[in-house]
Amino acid sequence: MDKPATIIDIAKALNISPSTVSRALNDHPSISAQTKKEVHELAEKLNYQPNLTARNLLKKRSGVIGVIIPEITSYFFSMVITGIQDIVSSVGYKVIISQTNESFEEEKKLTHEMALMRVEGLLVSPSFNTTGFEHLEEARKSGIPVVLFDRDCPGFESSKVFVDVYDGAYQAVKYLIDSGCQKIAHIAGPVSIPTFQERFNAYCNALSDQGRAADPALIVYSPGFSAEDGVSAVHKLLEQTSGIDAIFCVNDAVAIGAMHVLREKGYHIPQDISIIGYDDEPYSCYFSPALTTIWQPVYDMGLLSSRILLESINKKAPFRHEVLKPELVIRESSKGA
Amino acid sequence: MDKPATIIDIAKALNISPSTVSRALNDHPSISAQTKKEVHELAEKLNYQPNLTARNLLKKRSGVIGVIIPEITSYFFSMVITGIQDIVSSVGYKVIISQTNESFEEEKKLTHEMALMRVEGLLVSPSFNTTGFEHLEEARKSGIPVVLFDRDCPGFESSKVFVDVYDGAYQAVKYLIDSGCQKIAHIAGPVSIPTFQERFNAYCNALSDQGRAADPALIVYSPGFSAEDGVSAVHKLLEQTSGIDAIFCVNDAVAIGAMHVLREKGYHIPQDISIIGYDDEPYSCYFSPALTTIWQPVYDMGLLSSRILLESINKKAPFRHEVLKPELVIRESSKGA
DNA sequence: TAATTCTATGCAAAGGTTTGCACTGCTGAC
DNA sequence: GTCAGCAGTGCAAACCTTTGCATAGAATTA
Repeated sequence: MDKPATIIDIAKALNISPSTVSRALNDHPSISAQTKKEVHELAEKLNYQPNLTARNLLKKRSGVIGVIIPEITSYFFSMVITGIQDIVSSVGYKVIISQTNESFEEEKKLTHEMALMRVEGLLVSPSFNTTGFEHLEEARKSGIPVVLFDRDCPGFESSKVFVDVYDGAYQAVKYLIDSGCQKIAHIAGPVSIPTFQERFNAYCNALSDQGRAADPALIVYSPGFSAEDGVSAVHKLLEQTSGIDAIFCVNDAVAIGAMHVLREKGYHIPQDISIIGYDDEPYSCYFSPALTTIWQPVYDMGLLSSRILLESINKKAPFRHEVLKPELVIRESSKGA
Repeated sequence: MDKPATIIDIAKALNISPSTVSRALNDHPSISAQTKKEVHELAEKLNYQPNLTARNLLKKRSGVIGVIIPEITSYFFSMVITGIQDIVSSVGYKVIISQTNESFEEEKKLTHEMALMRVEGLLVSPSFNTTGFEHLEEARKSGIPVVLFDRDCPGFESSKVFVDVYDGAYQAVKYLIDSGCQKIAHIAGPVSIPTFQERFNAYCNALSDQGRAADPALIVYSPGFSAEDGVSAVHKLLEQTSGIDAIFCVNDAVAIGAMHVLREKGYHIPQDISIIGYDDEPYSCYFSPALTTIWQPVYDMGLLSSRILLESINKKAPFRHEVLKPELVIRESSKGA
């Protein structure tokens, strides 16, 4: 419409100076009650809205924090974002979210853009293909504190918030052992990706801690981690070994694909085979049988990492490394202990 | 670290004026090649990054567009966002996303904040509890174009992008009729919410178009639309009527809850009862039986609405009303035609 | 040679707000 | 009656960039 009203318009109209108007609006103590009243009334009348750009220029702040994640279209990351926003918006910050789609190049570009727009802090969950950390270092050199969450970027020194992936996987496999399963298989994700490597390690260690060596015939290395991958992985598994009575799947999607195939082949779950997933996706409890899985404190991760970020924005603090504990959620797809 | 380098620092170092530096960096034709070279080299060396805030203040733009949605933690909205970002970031805009959690108050507050930070455009999907549109009107009065998507805000004049909800629901029920189902039930969502009302209307009309009146005994009005609500709704339905051979559920979540109960009660799907959902959630094809449902062009909705928004940012254009077509996805939970 | 054009650059304003310092006029204390 | 102190306000700089206009000198043209 018309040009928005400025502090100068108000000043002219009341025949006072812009600084007085500014102070009146900010409730500065050395402005008389009378003047304040007049200013506020006129501001109201003119529908005055402060120009945040001007204020930010002066204050050298942007009021924005940046979030860089691999993808937004997953329960996991969208829930983290919710946690982040709940904290961050309560102290007046805005959030800018960008997706890398697991591309390192994209991640570098986005980090640079965020630095350019002078976000006051950066929450990053690096892509699976991220191999360096110069981009994060660059952001920090510009004075932007960085907090990593869910995924690490080895070598980069900063505050970090992770879930104890190993612990979750270990719990799952331990539970299968305790419930009497003898031939416990594992559909592993791409082990080049640290989180899947950890789940794999936990599987091996949980077994060997009970005096059982991990049997290569019981392991399938899946190139991906979608439900489709679960379908092909379980086919392969059934070909290479018989008598399996449990499968620890690298995540819920794979578990769901696996269950689909097993049911078609006439297996009963959990009577013939116990299945455990990882992630506790929203619908996992509605499959039949309802999926036993590992729940992760996703929302809490958003809360905690943004709290830590806000701390480091406000004052120089030593880096914090926080590890949240996942929980085994026992449902129907696994035999009782 | 150190104060970031400015155009003035470069000017002083080279003993030229800031305006020359600015022009050199922006490749203005009236600057000599020699000067440009020197400026660029020094800018590189000092790691000069333009101050976007200053530029925005001068140009009266923010480079940001705002998105207001009810929640981010759903496949639906996170996919729309992906579409929006793909378009909008390709022309250099940043996106700020806020969630209303279906609160009208929150929506008003967020809209106001967005206007305050002078977003250049607003993509809004109003909350279920939104009863007015003064907040949107206010944004537009500040010169911010608004595009509504997925959900309407009756009375508010603007460009709008919707999915033809009625058409999707009609297709679903028509398919059930054509496949020979006789007693087709409907688990309706809260009909105070327009989209659920439409699905309900389509159900009634699809039946009456075939000379069958909608039978109140075949309808359950669920107070919510989660899987849990599906569970209780189907219990109620089975109590109030027998011989049902099909259920059109208001969405996938409800359908999944319903299927869960029906299986437990020993019904065979689709032999005894056909089930159709709405939304085509990511896991719907992995249930057993795989859920027949209505797919909506969610990503396309993000693309289209942001394209329209960009148009209206660039030039005053008449409002556009676009309606995207959903598709029936036939899987295993419904009898063949 | 004088007038014109062109090239390359600088000046200064503009964008809106905040804030340290200075100033005016008044009250109260000695 | 003088001075300190204070309440209330204004000035101007600062934040950094862009851009219309002016200008200087050089090159071209008549």
